[in-house]
Amino acid sequence: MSTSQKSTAPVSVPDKPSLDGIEVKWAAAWNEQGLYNFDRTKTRDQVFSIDTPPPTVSGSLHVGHVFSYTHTDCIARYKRMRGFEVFYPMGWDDNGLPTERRVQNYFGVRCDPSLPYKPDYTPPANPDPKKQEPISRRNFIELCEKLTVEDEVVFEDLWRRMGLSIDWNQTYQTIDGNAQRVSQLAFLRNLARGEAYQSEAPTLWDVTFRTAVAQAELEDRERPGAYHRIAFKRAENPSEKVFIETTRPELLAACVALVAHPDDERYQPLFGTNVVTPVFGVEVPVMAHTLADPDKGSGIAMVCTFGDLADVTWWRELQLPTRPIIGWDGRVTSETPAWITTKAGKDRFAAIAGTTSFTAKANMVEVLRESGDMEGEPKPITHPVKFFEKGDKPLEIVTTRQWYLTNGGRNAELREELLARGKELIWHPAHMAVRYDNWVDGLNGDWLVSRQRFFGVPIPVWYPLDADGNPDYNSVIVPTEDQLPIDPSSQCPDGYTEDQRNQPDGFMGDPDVMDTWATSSLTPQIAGGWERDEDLFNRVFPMDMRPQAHEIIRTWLFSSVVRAHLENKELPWAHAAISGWILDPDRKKMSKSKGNVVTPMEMLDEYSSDAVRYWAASGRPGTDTAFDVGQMKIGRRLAIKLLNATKFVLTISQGGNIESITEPVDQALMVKLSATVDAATKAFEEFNYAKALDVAETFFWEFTDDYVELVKERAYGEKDGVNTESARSALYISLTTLLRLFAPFLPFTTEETWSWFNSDSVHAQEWPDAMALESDADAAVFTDAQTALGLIRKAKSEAKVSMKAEVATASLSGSTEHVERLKLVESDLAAAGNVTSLLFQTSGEEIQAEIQLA
RNA sequence: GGGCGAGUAACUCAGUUGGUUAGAGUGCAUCCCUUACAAGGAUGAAGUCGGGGGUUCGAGUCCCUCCUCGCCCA
Repeated sequence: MSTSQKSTAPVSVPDKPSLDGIEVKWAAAWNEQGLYNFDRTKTRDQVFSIDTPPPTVSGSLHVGHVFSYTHTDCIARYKRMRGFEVFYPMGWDDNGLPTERRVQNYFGVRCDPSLPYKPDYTPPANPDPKKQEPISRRNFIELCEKLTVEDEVVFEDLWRRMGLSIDWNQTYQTIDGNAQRVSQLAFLRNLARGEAYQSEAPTLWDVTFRTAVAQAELEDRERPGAYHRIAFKRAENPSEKVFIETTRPELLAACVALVAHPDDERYQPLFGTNVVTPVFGVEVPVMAHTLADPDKGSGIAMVCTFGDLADVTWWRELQLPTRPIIGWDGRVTSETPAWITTKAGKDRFAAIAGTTSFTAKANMVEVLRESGDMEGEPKPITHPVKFFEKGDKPLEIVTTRQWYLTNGGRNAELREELLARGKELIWHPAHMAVRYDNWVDGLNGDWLVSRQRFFGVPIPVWYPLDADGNPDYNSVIVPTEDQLPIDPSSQCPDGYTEDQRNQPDGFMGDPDVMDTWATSSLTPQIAGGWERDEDLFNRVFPMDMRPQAHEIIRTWLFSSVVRAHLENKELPWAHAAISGWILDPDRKKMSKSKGNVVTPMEMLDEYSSDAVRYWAASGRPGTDTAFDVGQMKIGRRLAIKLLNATKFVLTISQGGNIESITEPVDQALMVKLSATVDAATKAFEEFNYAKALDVAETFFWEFTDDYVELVKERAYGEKDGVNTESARSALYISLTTLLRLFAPFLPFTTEETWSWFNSDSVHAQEWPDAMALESDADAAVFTDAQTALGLIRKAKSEAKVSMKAEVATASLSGSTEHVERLKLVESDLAAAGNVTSLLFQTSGEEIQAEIQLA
C-alpha cells in the first residue's frame, strides 16, 4: 500500500451534506457502472462465492429479510475490498405451495388437473376465496408464473434500496427452466445410482393440501385430546375384558392388534392370544413390543393402520396387516372394509363411512357409550400432535407410493458420512453445528421427495401401462439428460406417441412434483452453472459461504449437504453463516400473525438505508436481535456525523502522507488506527461483521470527539504552520481509512462522501492495511491527551461555562511518564482547552488537573 | 424428557487464553446555540454481572447446582 494518498478528483463538498436521496442516486450509479458484476476471468482462488438464500417471493417482505441479507452483504463487500471477485447471485423461491396458496387467494381459483386448458382464460374479476373457480393445471401454473414475476419486482426494489451488492445478471427462480433442468438432472443421477427409489409405504399426509409431507416439514403442536377407555373382549373368554385407552376411537375399525411392553406382568398372559374389537367384532392378536409404555394409559395400546408413527413402527416390526379406513381426503372410506364381517359391524361402519375423522369420532363415542364398551367418560388431556408446518389440520398417515431419496435415515454408513460433512463445514457461530448433528441423528427414514401438488418441478419419469392399463412401477421410463427439463404429463417418452397416454399397453406420466427442498437443495448447482456452464461452475463451486437462518438447518442446509455429497462428493460450501431472528421488544419472534411486523420500506424511508443496515449489522452472527428503532436512530446519527466529519477534514486537508506525520500525538493516533484496522480485519475474517463495525465506530467517535478537537487549530495552520502538515496528513489518512472501514456497513454514506474527492468508487478500493499504519510510536500520548482534555472539559462543565471559555491556569499532574507524554501535546492541549498557562507537575499515579478559569 | 443458547446499568448490548477500580450507546440529570455537525456537543449519576456453592493469590469469565427465557430434537 502506498504511504501517500491524495484525492483522485477535484474536491467538491456540499455546503449542507444530507442523506436524503443518496440511495436512489448511488443504486442507479452502481447499476450503471456494473460495479458488482461478476468477472468470470477470475480463477477459483480469486473468487468468493455466496449461495444466497432465495426468498419466498409469495411471502411478505419482513424486517428479518433486511436483517440477515445485510449481514451477508457486509461480508460480500469486505471480501470484495480484500481483492476477491465476489460471486453474489440472487434467486427467487417461487416454487411450491406458498405460491399456490397465494395464487388461489389472489385470483380466487383452484387447480383441477382433470380440466382442459383454456388459452384465453381470465380469472374472476372479483375473487371470492370461498368460491374458487376450478381451472386446468396449465392455466393455474400460468397464473403462478404471472404473480411471481410481480412479486419479484417488489423484492428486487427493496434489495437495491438496501444497497445489497448483488450481481443482478446472476438471478434465478427455483421454478425457472434451468432450475427445473438441474433439479430433474440431479434426480435422474440419483436414480441411476440407486439413491432415489419408490416405495409403497405409510406416509404422513396433509388432508388439506392432499399431499405427502416429509419428516423435515413436520412440527409437533400441543392439542387437546381425550383418553377413551374402551373394552376389548378376549376371544376365548368373552366375559374377560381388556381395557385400552385411546385418543382416536374413530380408528377402532382400523385396529390390527393390541400391544403391551414385554415386561408388563399385567399383560404377559395375553401375549399370543386374540381379542375381539368392540362394535366391529374383528379378532386381533395381543402382542409384545418394547415401544409400548406401561405408564401410558392402561399400558396396553391399540394398534391401528395408522393413527400415529408408533403404529407404523409396530405395523412394520410386528408384520401386522394393513387395514386403512382413512382416505386421501381425510374422510373415512365409503366402502365397508372386507375385514368387518358381522352384520352389526357393517351397519356401524356404514354410519361413519364418508365422514370426517372429527365426525366419525363423535359418532364412535356415542356408539361405544350406548353399547357399554366405553368405560367412564373421556379424560381430557393435552398431547403433541404432528402437523405439516404449513397446515392447520393434524396429519393422517396413509399408505401411498412415493419417491424417496437416501439421506442417511435408513443407512448408518451414509449417516456417518453426512455427520462427517457437518464436522467439515465451518459454522458461524460454531455452536449451530449441534443442530445439524441432532437432526441427522434423529432421522427415522429417507427423504420423501414426491408431492401431490401442481406448481413444482415434475418428477421426470413415466411408467409403462400393461394390457389392463395398470402401471408397471418397476419399469421406470426416463428421459435422456439432453431432453430436460420435461413435463411427463404433457410430453411423451421416446418410443411412444401422445395417443398412447393412459391407454392399455401405453404409458402414463408420473403425476407428482418434487418437494421444493429437492430443488432448493441444489441452489449452489443452479446458480453456479452445474452441467450448464462448466467454466463458471469451476470458478465458483464449491461455494465459500451459505448464509441462512437457524430454523432451516434441518431442511435447507441439510438437504443441500445431502445433494452435494451424493452428486459432487464434497460439501457445497466451506462456511455456513447462520443468522438469528428478529424479536419484537417483548423478545417474542416477530411474525405476521402477531401483528407486530414493520414494513421494511417504511423503515428505510424513515431512517435511511444505512441507518437500518447499521442496526442489522449490530446483531452478532447467530444471535436473535430485538427490533430496535433506537439503534436505527444511532445509525442515522453515525451516518450524518460521517458526512460532517468528512466535510471538515476535506476543507483543510486533501492529501496525506504517512512520512509527514511527525507530531507524537498524530503518530499515536495512527497506532490506534492501525490497531482498529487490525481488529476489524480479524473480526471480518471470522465472519463477525458486528465486531468489525463496533471497533470502527469506537475509533471514529474518539477521532471526532477528541482528536479533531485537539488538533483543529494546528491543522488550520493557525500556529504559524508548525506541524500543520503532520495533522493534515493524519486527518486525511484517518478519513480515508475510516470511510473504507465503514464502506461494508454504510455503503451509501461512504460512497457519497468518497465521491466528494474521488472519481472512483469506495467499494472498489482496497481494504485498509494495518501494517502500513503501524509504527513504534506511543499510543498513550493520545490516550493521556484525551484524559487531560476531559478534565479541562469537566471543569468547564461543572462551572457551567462554555467549552470555549478561557482557562487562566491548568495544572496537570501525574506520573513521570504521564507528564512526559502530556508535554508532547502541550501546545494542542492549550489550544483545544483555550488555556493561557499550562503547567505540569509530577505527582501521583493518575492524571489530575487543577483548573482556574479566567 | 434430551440438547444448544441466553440472563451484565432503566433499555439495547460489548466484555479475548481467568488478571488492576466491569465498558459502550440509548435514556436520564446538569450545562453549552464552539465557524464539520442542534438530526449537535460537554460533563455526570447509575450495575450484589440470574440465585447458591466450589476451584484459585485472584472469577462476569472455569466447575457443580438451581431458577427464568428462547430455540432445536423426542
